[in-house]
Amino acid sequence: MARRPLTKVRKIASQQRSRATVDALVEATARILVKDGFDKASTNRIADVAGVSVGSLYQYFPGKEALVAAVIERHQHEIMQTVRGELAGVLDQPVEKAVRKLVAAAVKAHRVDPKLHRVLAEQIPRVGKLEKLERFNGENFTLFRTYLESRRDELLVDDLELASFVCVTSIEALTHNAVLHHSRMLSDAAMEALTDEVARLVIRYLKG
Amino acid sequence: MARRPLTKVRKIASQQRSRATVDALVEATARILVKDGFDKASTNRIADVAGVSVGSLYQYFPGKEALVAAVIERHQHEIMQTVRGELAGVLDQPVEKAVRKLVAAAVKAHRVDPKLHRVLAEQIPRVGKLEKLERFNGENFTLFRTYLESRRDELLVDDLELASFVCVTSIEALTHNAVLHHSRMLSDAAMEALTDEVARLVIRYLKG
Amino acid sequence: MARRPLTKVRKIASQQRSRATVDALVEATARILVKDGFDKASTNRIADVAGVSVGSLYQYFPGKEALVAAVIERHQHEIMQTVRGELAGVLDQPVEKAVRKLVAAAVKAHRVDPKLHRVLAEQIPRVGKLEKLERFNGENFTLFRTYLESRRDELLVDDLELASFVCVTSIEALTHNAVLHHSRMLSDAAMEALTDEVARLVIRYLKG
Amino acid sequence: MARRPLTKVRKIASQQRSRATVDALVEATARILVKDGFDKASTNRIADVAGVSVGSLYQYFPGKEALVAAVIERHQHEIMQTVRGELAGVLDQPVEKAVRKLVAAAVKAHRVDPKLHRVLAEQIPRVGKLEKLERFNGENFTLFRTYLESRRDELLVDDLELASFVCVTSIEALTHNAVLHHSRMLSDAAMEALTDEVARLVIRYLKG
DNA sequence: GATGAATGAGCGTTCATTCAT
DNA sequence: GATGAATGAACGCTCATTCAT
Repeated sequence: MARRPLTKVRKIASQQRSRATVDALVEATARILVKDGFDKASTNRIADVAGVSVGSLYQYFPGKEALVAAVIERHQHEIMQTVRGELAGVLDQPVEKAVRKLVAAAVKAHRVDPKLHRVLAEQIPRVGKLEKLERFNGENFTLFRTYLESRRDELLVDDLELASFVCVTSIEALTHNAVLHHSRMLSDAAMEALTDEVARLVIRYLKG
Repeated sequence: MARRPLTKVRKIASQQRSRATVDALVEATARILVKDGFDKASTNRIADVAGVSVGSLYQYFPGKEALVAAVIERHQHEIMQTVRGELAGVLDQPVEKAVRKLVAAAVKAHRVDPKLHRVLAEQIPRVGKLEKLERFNGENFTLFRTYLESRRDELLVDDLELASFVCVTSIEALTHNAVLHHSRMLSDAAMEALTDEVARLVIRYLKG
Repeated sequence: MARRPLTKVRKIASQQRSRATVDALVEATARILVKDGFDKASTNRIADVAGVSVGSLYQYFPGKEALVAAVIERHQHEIMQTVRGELAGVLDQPVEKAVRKLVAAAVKAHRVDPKLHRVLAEQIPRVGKLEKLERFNGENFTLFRTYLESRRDELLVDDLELASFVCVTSIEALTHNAVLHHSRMLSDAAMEALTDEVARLVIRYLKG
Repeated sequence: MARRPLTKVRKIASQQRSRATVDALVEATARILVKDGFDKASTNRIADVAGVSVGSLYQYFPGKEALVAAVIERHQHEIMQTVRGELAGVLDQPVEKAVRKLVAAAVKAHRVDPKLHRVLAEQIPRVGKLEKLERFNGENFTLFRTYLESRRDELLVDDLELASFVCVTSIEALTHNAVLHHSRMLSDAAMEALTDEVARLVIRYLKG
């Protein structure tokens, strides 16, 4: 009986140690990406910034790509955390409200960690296999498409596939550009105005 | 007196040679960017593909960045060449027609060299301060803004700055995504449909 | 008094455990050497295959070299086990018989674990001072030398040192090459033929 | 007319520079192999010892293997240089003379650069595809086989394939061992004695 | 004793850039 | 001007070894 807890504690201790190392590495990667960009994020530097040896880095990640992937995953997780509630009842709501909520959610998503979001969006495509961000947009697309389907009678548009593409792409681009490139707009009032305007764009398009 | 013309001829000859070398280098850079991406575009390889020595490359360009910048410039020049006429009378035309023309021009612009455009858009931000592409959009923005100003009475929107941002960003994003990511849409009929739809989005937004 | 036997049992138990660990490590080393070669035999991998932690590996062996040395020792032990009887009465027998027996023993020795033998012979010299294999040949040399001494009158050769070198080296090289490189010869009949031929080589050399 | 020689000189100059670099690298590789063995022959170290940058190493050799291959080639070239004449008339000569010449040639071959030969023989097999050394032995085998064929009537052996294997393997092993492991034998007189003894071994085997 | 996370020197290799020719 | 051999810092990654738990 004496050894059980001991064993358990050891295991937890090492798990904590591992976890801390992994977290430090992902955090360091994110920081370097934001501060210096993808090309400066060398494995040695990441390890260095994480206060860990390169060896440890490779104990937990098969390579640089995996670290970036982890950063992306973490970022998306955080976005989800923030946005989830926002999108809950959306499917049951009238177009005006639903669209406004979607736009507001998009804005919120882009404000989670704007600098990181920008780097991920701009510099990561080259990694090739890392289509996590696109998959994310794919989800948005599907959600929106489903919603339009359910309201088809109220809508002015007839090709719902095309309409979804138009709306999702516009919302994404507008929030992305506003938040990431024109950060002077970042005042809450300005954000409100933007949200209104984007919602207006989409609603007029859908309902005339 | 005997040497002047000779010199001149030589000079011209050498100027032509220089020009040819520069062109070959820019062309080689573009080709490699399209075929293999930014990371594989090493200076040695560019010189090789251009049929020129690395030394010569550095005679004409201070570094890799400058070559990419030249490619961007050339690409924009080609786009301008293609689009210029399209936008000529636009300022004098009614909203419906003007917007349609602008959208059509945007589509045309993205069809000039889509693969190159994609690479430039996705992989180049890393080069740091190369905001040539943004400057390009800036011009579009200004043009559009000016147009809205001239038609302000007909419009439903009141913040023209904001409205310009909304319209230009949407048009750019939609054509970019359609042409570069969903190339299955590339049939002329589909392109027509897209143009119509984007124009509809903008016009409804502007005029209700 | 109550604890003595207990302690003893524990000690034995742990000795057994130690023995098992050591064996597992040596076995794992041998397996990896055979399957993947010296370069792939990293200490971490050996420990892994042995189902033991790296830490434990270093508890029992001062380093990688020591493990390989242990494998060599074990291999030689197994060869001895197999060959010992073969060489028992050899000293009392006439040249023809004795030589034939020696050659047969050499063949047998090389057939104990040919793949391991080959790896040890080819890849181990790099380890530096591991002359265990040579020491092994040294024993053969001494044995053979002693035998020739006892038969000196019957022999055609006069420098027995030289003759021993010639015979032992030839026997070793021929059996080694035959077994390890030309494994198509491995049929029992072929092996018999080889043994005959090598014996003939040596006997003619010694007795004309 | 003025530029031709200039051009030529330039080209020669650069060819000489290249040649010198390549030679320095091969030489450095050989030296390190001899002094410290295969494992210590890292590309950086080779370049260092050659007085050349790593970059230059990779300009001329695709990797470490290629350097070792070049060393092997050079070594074999030197052996050929030394041995060629020795084997010229051999096919037309009587067994005694021919065998003696072959053995003498083998000894000579092993004395070209014994330490290097040893390293190449012992540490290189792991590279896998580098069967240059074996191919070399293959040539010896073929030559010997052909010779035996032409003298078949005089010989006591009937399986010429097997006999060739026995002879070539023995000669190679004996000269190799004598020269590389027992270098105390290296006096010319001792070498003479060894040559005689090995020739005797082979001749008695072939002719009784 | 046993564990396995952590270490870091060192590996093979690339590539933007320079400079003697 | 043109050449291309040469450079070397920096990269991604491995692995024998140590040591806190």
